[in-house]
Amino acid sequence: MSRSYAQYCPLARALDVVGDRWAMLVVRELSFSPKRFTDLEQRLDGIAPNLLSRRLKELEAAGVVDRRRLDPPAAATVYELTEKGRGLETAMFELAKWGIGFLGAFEGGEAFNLEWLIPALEEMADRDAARGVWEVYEFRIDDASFWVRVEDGDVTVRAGRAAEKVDLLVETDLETFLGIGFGTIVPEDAAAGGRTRITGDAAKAEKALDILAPVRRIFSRA
Amino acid sequence: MSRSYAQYCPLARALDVVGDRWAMLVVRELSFSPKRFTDLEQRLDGIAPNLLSRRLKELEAAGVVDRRRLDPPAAATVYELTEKGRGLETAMFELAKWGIGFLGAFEGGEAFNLEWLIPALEEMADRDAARGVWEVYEFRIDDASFWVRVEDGDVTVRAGRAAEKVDLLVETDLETFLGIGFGTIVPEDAAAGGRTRITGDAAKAEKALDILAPVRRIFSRA
DNA sequence: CTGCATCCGCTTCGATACTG
DNA sequence: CAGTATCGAAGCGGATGCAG
Repeated sequence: MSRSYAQYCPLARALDVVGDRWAMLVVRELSFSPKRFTDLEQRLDGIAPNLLSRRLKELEAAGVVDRRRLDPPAAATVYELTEKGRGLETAMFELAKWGIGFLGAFEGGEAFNLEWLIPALEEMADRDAARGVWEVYEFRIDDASFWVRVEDGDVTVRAGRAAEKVDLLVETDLETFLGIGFGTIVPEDAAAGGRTRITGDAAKAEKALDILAPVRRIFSRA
Repeated sequence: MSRSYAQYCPLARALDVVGDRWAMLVVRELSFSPKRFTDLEQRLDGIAPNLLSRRLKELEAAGVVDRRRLDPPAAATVYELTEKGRGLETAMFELAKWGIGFLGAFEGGEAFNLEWLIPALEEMADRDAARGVWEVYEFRIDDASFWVRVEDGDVTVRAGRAAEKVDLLVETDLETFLGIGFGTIVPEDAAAGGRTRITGDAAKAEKALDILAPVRRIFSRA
């Protein structure tokens, strides 16, 4: 473990646990789904393997992360969040919302994962456009997926598959999805080009696009 | 600035700004009130002055902290949070709530400030005891103060003086306050010993004690 | 192939001393 | 009071190697 702040303070204690470099980003990754060592190494570009190893041990010792060995056929070790680790999600969410203000335009050259933008999707959704709408959307982009619950002006966005029945399912690849986000691809073209499959009502798809549209602001380069 | 994670992710961006050692604790201190360099140095026991200097510059550059020079009579520089900095409070609050689980019993030997426990006071307050109660309490302990708003089962605790009219004002010193928290001092004795001044109804004081009592759990050494 | 351990150069941190 | 200067220690990043 790294040097403690030695303060009898809840915030300092939290930072003793997840305040070290990379620690909270490890938790972020595991908050989307359990992962293997090499998965983490790949998604946390630039982390040294020994450091990742150390962080996982520290987080395990603190009861935040659990190490689970899979059965022989899939001989692998996966790391996943414990209940305590999942308790950190609210705080990470708030921190991420605050971080939106520092995002700036996406210029490339930085690592990127769709799941990382989920707090931004939720924070920036157009609540007015969502008024009177009660629906659940699911998006599948390459391997990743997220879903959106719209409840009359209230919008929730979460990683993973929707547990409930979805009214609209959008399947596409990352390039197309970002293209729509950037505004360089018109949704109709994406659908026509066969790179996007929409299961559900076209009107619903348009409404979904309206609700999520403000996210484009963070991509804008003008 | 320190090394960036180089990820297009709101959380990583937030950590680029306040993820370095001591950075968030500097913000925590300023969230209670504006402070001078030496005040911060003292309350962040163990921080090196050059590091504090760096952090303040970085936070100022990021627009989180503002440096303000006071007029000649009080020749001093004070640091305070900007609007953006104050926006971090929610996230810090959530992080602190999560950190309560790692607090453990207070054994001494660690730095301590009453204000640090405010998230714990709020989180652990007895909502059932607060049902049907609509009141505002203010506590003044040595130089520090905090206030509690009880609204029929809803309890809010904040640092500083209450803006509204208070129904109960408790003034005491830290030793006595902690003694009551530890359970080593009975409130009646504290009042009788003249070390505590209570302005307001005795019945209200007792109710306040009931509502805030669960905090004792984190002090308990048994 | 996964999950690390080791080594090494570099960056950041921490403690003390010192100055406008 | 509000920092800057200095320097040793610790932590980090990148490359490589290796065992299960």
